[in-house]
Amino acid sequence: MFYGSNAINMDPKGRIAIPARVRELLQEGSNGQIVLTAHTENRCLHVFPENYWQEILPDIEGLPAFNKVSRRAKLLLMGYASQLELDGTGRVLLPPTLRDYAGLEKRLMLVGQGRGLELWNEDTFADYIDTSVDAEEMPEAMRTLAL
Amino acid sequence: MFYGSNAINMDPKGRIAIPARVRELLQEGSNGQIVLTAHTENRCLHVFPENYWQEILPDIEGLPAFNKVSRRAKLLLMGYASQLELDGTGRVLLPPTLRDYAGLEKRLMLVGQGRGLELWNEDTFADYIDTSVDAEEMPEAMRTLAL
DNA sequence: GTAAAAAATGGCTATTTGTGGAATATTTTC
DNA sequence: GAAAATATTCCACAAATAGCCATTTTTTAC
Repeated sequence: MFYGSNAINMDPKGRIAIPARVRELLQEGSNGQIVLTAHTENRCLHVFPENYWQEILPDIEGLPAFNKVSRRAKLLLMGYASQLELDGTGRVLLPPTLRDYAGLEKRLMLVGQGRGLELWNEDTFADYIDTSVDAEEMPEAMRTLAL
Repeated sequence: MFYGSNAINMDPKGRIAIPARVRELLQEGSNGQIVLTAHTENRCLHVFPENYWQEILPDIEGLPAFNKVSRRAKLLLMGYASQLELDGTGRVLLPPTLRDYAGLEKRLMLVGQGRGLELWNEDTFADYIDTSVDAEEMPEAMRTLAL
């Protein structure tokens, strides 16, 4: 399980070094094979171990094609999905289209989210957590969550 | 299976170079024979390997002729379908009618969608994914989806 | 505090990929 | 039927990419 966050830098070629602790988890779970794709709700990226991606892929492929909301989600999730492998030094090259989608620049945040992680541009992340959201839209599962 | 996206350029003659990775998949699946046609939901194009097109063709032909929605879909899907072949350097010439339908200009996005791909004008694609959609219309399959 | 190991960063080189142009073939018009 | 315009195929060059190696910085253990 992935928890916690790391500030990481993207080099001029678009490569990022995965922090050693995260790298170990990725190696044991899926031999260093990871899948990055667009996040549908924010301009950031999902980072999944390959085997977890295979688990959720059928659900994504099964989304209705003629509903506007789910068509957009499917287009993003499948359309941006890129299977990548850590190189010899534990880095991954981020495909240009994913960099553009998430507006990634030099300074990034890698945030653990249980089965996967999220990769954010640092400024985008800071802005997002500052934004207050409307309490009306809170789903029941969250309304009853006690921390 | 086709996943991931590529930004590609159309040259002044209306040709596009298929990215090497996609090209390989098309070669092995259908000897570089592809079918392009209009997409019914957005102003973009479907790109299918020829053998997959043959699979779905009976379903398209079988669409009811006296229902407005399906008649329109059949007209577009069959009416715009063009069988094309990759040239020696992995390029295809896009027929003018298809270029017009999808509003293709110089900068395009080729987006993997599992069995096939979608070809978009870059700006059209950017506008589409930016469009906020009404949460009311979200299908149940998506409402319960946890990534 | 020092040394050793691990990790992050930057750079180099070989190979592949994309782009433009040239030559050939085909079609259309006069 | 001939010439011109259009379309298609092929080839070569330039640019981008990917993999690997070296150096510097940080961390950890003794």
